[in-house]
Amino acid sequence: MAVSLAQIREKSGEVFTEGCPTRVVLDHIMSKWGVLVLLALTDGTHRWGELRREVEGISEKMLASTLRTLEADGLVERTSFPEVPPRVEYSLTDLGRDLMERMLPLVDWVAANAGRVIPVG
Amino acid sequence: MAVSLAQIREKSGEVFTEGCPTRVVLDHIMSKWGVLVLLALTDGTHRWGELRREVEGISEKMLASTLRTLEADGLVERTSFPEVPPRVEYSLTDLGRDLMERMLPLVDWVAANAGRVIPVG
DNA sequence: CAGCATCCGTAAGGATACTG
DNA sequence: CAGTATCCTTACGGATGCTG
Repeated sequence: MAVSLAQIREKSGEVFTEGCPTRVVLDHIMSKWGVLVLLALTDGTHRWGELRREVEGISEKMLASTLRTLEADGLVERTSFPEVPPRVEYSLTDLGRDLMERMLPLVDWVAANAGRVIPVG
Repeated sequence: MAVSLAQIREKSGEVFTEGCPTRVVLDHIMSKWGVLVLLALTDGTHRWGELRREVEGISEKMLASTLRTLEADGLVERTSFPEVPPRVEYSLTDLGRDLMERMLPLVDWVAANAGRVIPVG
């Protein structure tokens, strides 16, 4: 392992401290639905309804809440068009894309190794 | 972005499907306490009491539960020594170290950018 | 279509006390 | 020291109905 915990601490300082920004953001992006929504947006812009269908199992409430959180975090951008019927599109911001560049290898690894970790029944 | 969602789907196929192994493991390792415990173990072996103190805010119940889950996932190894008073040590398995190699860049990024994402109050 | 408001059940998780 | 057992509260999150 190239990076030691001490090195992480140098930069973050407070990953292990309660209520620190790092923990808060970590909780957002690593939440059950946060990852999936971010993943869905990784290949580009999506409409509300698309996300709802794409992220299987998510309720409207959680989709709305997740999107609002990620938007407030500056990771997701919301664009609404003044049309009837209304059209709203969501996409990653630069910050969000930056984040996903780090998250994709992880998700990739999990997807590849999930079978070894949790024996497929 | 080098990797597209389509490419992820090729490999994982079912990240977006409910109850798929990938989602389960993702939920374990990306859970509030899962990440922190894994991070704490990244720099080597730790005893129960060390982890308890290191991961600030975690309750005994959650530490036990988190460790048991990660152990069952084959990511963490538990070694108990037949001494009085008892001594138990936890460390990452090879699989766990492999995982953390992918997770560290992400945590690193979050630690570095949390201030931009969540304005520090 | 894209949401918000409301109600409500479940279960994650905290605090405490106890044990090998 | 390293947990387990128990109780109890909060809040996550689902279902439904309504609105611009």
